[in-house]
Amino acid sequence: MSQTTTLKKISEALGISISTVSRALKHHPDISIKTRKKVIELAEALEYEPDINAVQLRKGNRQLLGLLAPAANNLFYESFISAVEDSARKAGYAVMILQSDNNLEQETNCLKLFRQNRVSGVLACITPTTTDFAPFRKLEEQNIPVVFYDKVPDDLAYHKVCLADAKAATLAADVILKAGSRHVLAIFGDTHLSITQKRLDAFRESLENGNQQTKLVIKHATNTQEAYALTLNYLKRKTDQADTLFCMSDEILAGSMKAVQESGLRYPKDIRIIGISNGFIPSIFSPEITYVETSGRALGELAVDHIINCIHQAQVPLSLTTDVRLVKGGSI
Amino acid sequence: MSQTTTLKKISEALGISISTVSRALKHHPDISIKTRKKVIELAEALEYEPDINAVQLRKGNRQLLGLLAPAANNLFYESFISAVEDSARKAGYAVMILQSDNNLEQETNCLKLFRQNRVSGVLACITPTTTDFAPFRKLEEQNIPVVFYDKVPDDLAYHKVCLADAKAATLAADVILKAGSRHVLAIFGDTHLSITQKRLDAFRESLENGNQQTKLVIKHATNTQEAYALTLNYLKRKTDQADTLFCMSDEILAGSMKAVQESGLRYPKDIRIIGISNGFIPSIFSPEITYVETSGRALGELAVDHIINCIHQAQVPLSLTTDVRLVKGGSI
DNA sequence: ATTGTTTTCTCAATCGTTTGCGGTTAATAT
DNA sequence: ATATTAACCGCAAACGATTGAGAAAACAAT
Repeated sequence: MSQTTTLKKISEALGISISTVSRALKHHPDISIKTRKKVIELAEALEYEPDINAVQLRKGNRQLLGLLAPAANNLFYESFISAVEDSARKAGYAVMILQSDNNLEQETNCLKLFRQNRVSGVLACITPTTTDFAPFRKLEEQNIPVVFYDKVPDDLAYHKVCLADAKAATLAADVILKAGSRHVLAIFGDTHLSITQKRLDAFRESLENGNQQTKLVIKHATNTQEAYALTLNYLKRKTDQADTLFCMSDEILAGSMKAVQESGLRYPKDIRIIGISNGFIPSIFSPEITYVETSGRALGELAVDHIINCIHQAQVPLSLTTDVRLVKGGSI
Repeated sequence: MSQTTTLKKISEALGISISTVSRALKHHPDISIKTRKKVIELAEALEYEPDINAVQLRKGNRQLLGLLAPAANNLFYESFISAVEDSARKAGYAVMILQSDNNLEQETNCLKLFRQNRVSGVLACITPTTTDFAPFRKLEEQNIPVVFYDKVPDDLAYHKVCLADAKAATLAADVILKAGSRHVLAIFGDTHLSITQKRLDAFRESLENGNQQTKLVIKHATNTQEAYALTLNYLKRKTDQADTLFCMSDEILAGSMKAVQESGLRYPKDIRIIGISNGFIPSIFSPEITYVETSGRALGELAVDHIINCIHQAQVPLSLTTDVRLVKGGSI
C-alpha cells in the first residue's frame, strides 16, 4: 500500500509521543518551540497530510457539501456548479456532486448517498415531479441542512436561494413595453415548475399593466427541441406575425433562435428578441441578444454562503434571491 | 449532534455484540439466519448507513476519484464531468471535482487536496503552462494513479485518454475535399496545446494530400472572442473570399458562427462550414452545422474505466482514444 | 531539603467499523 | 458420559487523529 506519513511515523522518528506531534502541528502552547520546530520540519520533509477519514471520524462531521444537480451538462448548472465548487473550496469544504437526471427515484438514491457520505449540508434542486419531500426532511432531522436552489418547493418551511425570477421577468417586460411591442410571443418552461410560474405571473402582469394594447401569446416548452418546433411553427404564420419574442430561459432561447434563423426573419428588424439568460447563448449571436442576466455564478455563491450558515447554526427557513440586471444587446 | 444509527446502537438494542451486527449486515456465514434477520430488520427501521469515514479509515482507501478540470463551466468539460460522475457512481466511486482555472499554482494545490482526501485515483487535464510533472509523479509514488485526459503531456510515461484528435481532423478534411473546396479558412486553438498540434498536423496533411489546389489559411485563436474577431476580419475581404470555414473546437465555432452571421454570408450557399464539436453548438444553428463529433461523454466513460483499472492493479502507461464520427448537418 | 509552580510532554479514551482468533453453546458421534 | 464438531457469537486490536487529564521534568521560592 501507499506509505503515507502519519503522526505515528513522525513520533517514532523523533522519539516523542503522537499527541505531542499532533499538538506541535497545530501550534498548541503546551509544546515547546524547539520540539514544535523539529516536528514541523520533519512533517514537511515527509509531506505529512492529515488523514481526512480519521480527522472527520473523530470530529463527527466531514467538510463536505452535497450538491444535487438535475444534470451537470446544462448551460446554467455548469456555471452554478463551478461557482459552488469555488466558494466551497474557499470555505474549506469539498463538494460531492450527484445528478438526479430529473428522475425521482434517482433523486432519493442520491440523498441516500449523501447521508452515507456524512455530508454536512446539501444543495438541492427538485425535479419537476418531486412532490414528496420526506427524504429531504429526513436529512434535516439528521441535522443535515438542505438548501434548495433554482427549482425549489413552494413551501415556506424550506431554505431556498433563487434567482430573482419575478424581477427578471418584469425587467424584460419593461423593455418590451418601452420598445412599443404590440404582439409578443413568449415562451416559458415546464408549467409545473415554480420558476416558470413566477416568471410567467410577473411577466404577464407587467405587460398587462403597461396599458398598451399588447397581444400576448404564451407557449410552454419543456426543452430546446420543443421550443424550436413551437417557435418555428408560430413564426411561419403569414399574417398577424409577432413583433417580439421572449424566451424565459437559455434552453428555450437556444431552440427559439434556431427557429428564428430558419424562418428567415432578421432581428431586430423583423422581430425583436429578449430573453432571461446566463449570458453565453446571447453572446454567440450577432447582433447579440438582449437579456436579463440571471447569473449561475452568483446563485452558486449565495447558495454556499447560506448552507454554511445553516451548518454553523440552525437558521429559520429563509428565501434568498440574487440580483438581476439587464444586459443590452442589439436584438430589441 | 445528529443521532445517526451506528452498529453500537443496533447491538445494544438487540443485546448482541457489535461484531455480530457487523457480520450479520454483510451476510457472514457465521451468523445465524435468525439473528441476521433481526439485525437487518432493525437496521432498516433505523435507516442504518455505515459511516464512510470509519469504513475507509479502516480499509485505508476511500472510494473516491479526484477530477481536476480546467474549469467546470465549459462546453466540453461539462459533458465530460457529467459522464465521469455517472460512470464513477456506477462503479461505486464518488467524485471530487476541483478546478485548476488553468493556473499552475492552483493545480498544485488541488493535487494536494486530493492527497489529503486520500482519493484512490486522479483524472487530470494539464494547463497550457504545465511543464513540471513532479506533483503528478508524487501522486503515483503514493500509489495514487493519474490518468490524463484531453490535454495531456507528450511523455509516453503517463496514462492518457484522448479524443481521436488526428482522426477527427482527417475526417473533417475529407469532407472538405469531397465538397470541392478551393479556399479554406481554418481556425485552430492555442498553439502550445498538443491537441491543437495533433489536429492541425492531421488536417493540413489530409488537405495537402488531397491533390486539389486548395488554398489553406490557418489562424489561431485562444478563445471565443478571438475566434470571432479573427473570422469576422477575414470574412470582410471583398475578393478572394474563403469558400469553406473549419473550426477546430466548440469555443472557436461559437465565435466564428457569430462572425458568419454578422458578415451576412449565408451558409452553405456563400460559405461552407464544418467543425469538430461536442454537438451542442452545431445544433442550435439552422441549418445545423456539420461536425465531427468528439464526445465528452465517451471520453469521460473511457477515463473512468481506465483509472479504475489502474486502481485495481497497476497498469503500464497506456494511451487510449475514443472513437469519432461525422454528424451531418446542412452546412457543407 | 521541601514545597509550589510552570513548562513540557505522555496516557488513554474516543470516533465507527472490520476481522482474526478464541470462546460458548448445542448437536452429534463414540 | 465423554469426546468431537459444527454453529454461533464476543473480545479486542486496529485504522489515524484529537484531547482532557495527569505525569514528569525543570525551575523558583520557602
